[in-house]
Amino acid sequence: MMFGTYNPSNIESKWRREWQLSDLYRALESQGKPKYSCLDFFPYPSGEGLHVGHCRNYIPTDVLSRYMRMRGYNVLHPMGWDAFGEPTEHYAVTHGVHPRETTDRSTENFRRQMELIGTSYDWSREIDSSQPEFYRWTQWFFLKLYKKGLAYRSTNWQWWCPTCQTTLSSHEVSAGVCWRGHQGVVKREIPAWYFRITAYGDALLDGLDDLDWSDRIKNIQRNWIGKSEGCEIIFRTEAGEALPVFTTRPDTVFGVTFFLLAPEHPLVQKITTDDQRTQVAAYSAQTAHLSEIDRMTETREKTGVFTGSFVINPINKSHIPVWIADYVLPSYGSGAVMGVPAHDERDYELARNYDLPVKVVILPPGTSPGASLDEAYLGPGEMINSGEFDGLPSDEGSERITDYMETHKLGCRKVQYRMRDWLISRQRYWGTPIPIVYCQNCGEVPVPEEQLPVLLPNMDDFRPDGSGRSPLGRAAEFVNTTCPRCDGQAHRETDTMGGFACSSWYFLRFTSPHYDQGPFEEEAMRYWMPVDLYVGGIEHAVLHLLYARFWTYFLADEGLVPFKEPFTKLLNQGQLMGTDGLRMSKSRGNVITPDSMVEKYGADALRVYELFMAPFDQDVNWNDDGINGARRFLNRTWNLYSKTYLESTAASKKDKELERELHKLIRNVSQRIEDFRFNTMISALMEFVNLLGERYQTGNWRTETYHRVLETLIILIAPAAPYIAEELWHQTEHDGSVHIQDWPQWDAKLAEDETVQIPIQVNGRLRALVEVVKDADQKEVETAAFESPKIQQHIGEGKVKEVIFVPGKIMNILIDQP
RNA sequence: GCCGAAGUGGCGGAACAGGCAGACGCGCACGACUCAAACUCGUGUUCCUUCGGGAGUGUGGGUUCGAUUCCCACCUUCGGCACCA
Repeated sequence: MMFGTYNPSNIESKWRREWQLSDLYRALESQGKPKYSCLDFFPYPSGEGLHVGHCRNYIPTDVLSRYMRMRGYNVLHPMGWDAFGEPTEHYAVTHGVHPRETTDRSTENFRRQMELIGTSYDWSREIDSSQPEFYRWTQWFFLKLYKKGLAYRSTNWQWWCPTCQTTLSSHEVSAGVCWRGHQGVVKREIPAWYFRITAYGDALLDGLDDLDWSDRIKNIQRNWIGKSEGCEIIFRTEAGEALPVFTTRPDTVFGVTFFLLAPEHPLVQKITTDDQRTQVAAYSAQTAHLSEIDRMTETREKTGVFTGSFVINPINKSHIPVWIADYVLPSYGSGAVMGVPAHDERDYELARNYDLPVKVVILPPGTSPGASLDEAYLGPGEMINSGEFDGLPSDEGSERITDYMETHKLGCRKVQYRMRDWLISRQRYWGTPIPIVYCQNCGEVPVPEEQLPVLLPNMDDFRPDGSGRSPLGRAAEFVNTTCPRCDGQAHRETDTMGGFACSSWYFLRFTSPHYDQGPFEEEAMRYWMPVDLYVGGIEHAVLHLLYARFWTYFLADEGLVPFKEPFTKLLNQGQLMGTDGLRMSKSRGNVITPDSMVEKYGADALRVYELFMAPFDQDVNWNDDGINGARRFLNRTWNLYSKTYLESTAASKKDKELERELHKLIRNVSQRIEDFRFNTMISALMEFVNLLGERYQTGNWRTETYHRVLETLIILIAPAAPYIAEELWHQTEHDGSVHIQDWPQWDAKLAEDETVQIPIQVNGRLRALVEVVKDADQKEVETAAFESPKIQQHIGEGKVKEVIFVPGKIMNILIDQP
């Protein structure tokens, strides 16, 4: 053997070339093997390249994929590029380079970096969502949605990010900051395309129950969908116009003392009386100037203005004053609310500010009727001042009043969602063109399927110009077209789809990435899908992960896929922060690249360190010294193989012991990979390597068992450290790749210890350890325990009261102190 | 405010169907190698201690022979939602 010292850079570049030339990681359908699809969220190919934080996603899935392959599965482990959309375009704009060019450059660099760290992706299945062969099918799905009425155009108040210069969906905006991190998002009233995700609100909510996802992310989605069950009650103006309101508390309808409209409500103009018009107009103008963020601050003073009009409460025909108030949101429910100050905190505040009457209709337990409230009472209680419903418990009253509304056609049960429809229009260049034309005669016309793809025109000047309109509007040859229906003059929709349209179905494309008769080849899709394991960051909890579920539910309803949930199991890796505890970013200067770490320590050391540094799902800071520990471990491992020994005949006791340790190791490594507990998987390997170094390398000890153990160890290390494993495999005179070897099996019997150390406690305090055979009974352990001088000393003159014994675990001797 | 997750050495963390707390690694100290440093290797490393032992897993209670693990109350941190009627 020609072992030198461990030199990762030579080893790694050699095997990287070998693997590229071989078909080692090609995913193949059906050879009588079970399948396993293991996907990473596909990344935005940014020009900055990958940092070690990205690797925290790719390394663990690579370990699992390698493990599953060795376990005999057909593994689908592909990679692709979420190339359309804001992240890529932003980079192109700031660097003044066309996004086509930056995309191609970036994806090449990403692929290089991923190969550098030894990932086993099947590159023959690489996809790029910005290529016509891909986005053609994104458009095809759009048309499917359109035909079902699930894609529609509407003019509403939308979120608009002045930095991105585009509309955004509500999912992409939080506290006035867009998902790209820009402040100052505002509302604009412009036409835009929507996907009707709200039609699937209930289904998406119910589907969560059976998913193998973390409770954390399921709760985020539940919260986001925000289902409320209640009653829609129709109030009427004195002129007879219907004003429905949604309430979760129909039991309080007798307590309505005012009625509220959002200042934007379309009826405000109409019902405002002349003498109130000035005040109402002033208040509306003031509301319009408030930013949406200010408006949604709970602590704001509750204000409002009387419109001069009244509505009639259908339950008791009382006439109720109509006010406008900015705490009523135009976008939720009907933009109107019944004001019940006695039983709603916000209404109570408004009533207090304007001396409006407060009518108690739910009696708090333990109080007497007529006592005044000094805050709104929100809990349950006995109904009072509620006509025929008096005396009922409020929860039952809710049902009875709802029944009453339904039988008298005054209202009905209703479910309301907080989630809004998904706004898909982007007034940006780098996206999938929306396949719609506007004809002078026919109006809005979908592009026929056979005319797809609607190609994105190549434009030198792709930047938004501040007009608020899509740059595509400046490409005359793109815009001007003929109507597919009447051949008349028409123009194309110039908005593109946000990138989340592409990512809503890309996982299906991996099953047949070059198929051109449809978005995917049916048989391949049925073979590989749904995704068995999906891994990525938590930041997509209500973006990609909700959209993709919606999209797949729709495809299931269309009969295009035989399942509703696209991702059977989902795991979210923890974030890897810089050494300063902050997110890695170029502007902070705390970015650590895999390139620099691979150069200094080797890819295997980087992989081992990232697996070992913390539990998979936990945030952790990078530690410059930590990776060196991983490198030392690999050195120690290497040295096990590079040392030479004198031959020796069998040392039977040591052989048996070693065999046992090996079977424990196989069990530990296997189980911990499957459970995504990579940190303890690595520590098990470290312990084993330490053990070999300490106990089996001193002296001239080299038996058949030892050889076999070393050989198995190479296989066990292979998923985590593929390069060193491959090199050792060949250095130890094996043919073929270690990565296609069968994973070793463990034998539970062989892994069992023959003797155990039983801790002996006296009055609950550890005093001694005794070594006994594994299944020793109480008597045997007692004998051993009472022989121990330590135990004798601690019992002393005391009298043994009781002995507690848990076989194989512990003995606790209880004594009375003299 | 509501919902969720989590608090263990100097640091990352391990152990939890209740049973030896601190595995493994980093750092640090000392030693070996070296002219020297780095690397590497070895030994030690929770705290206190009169060297017998005592204390100890965010805080205070509880259940138990026994609690990091279970129960109650609280504190802190981090996430999500947040005027949703």
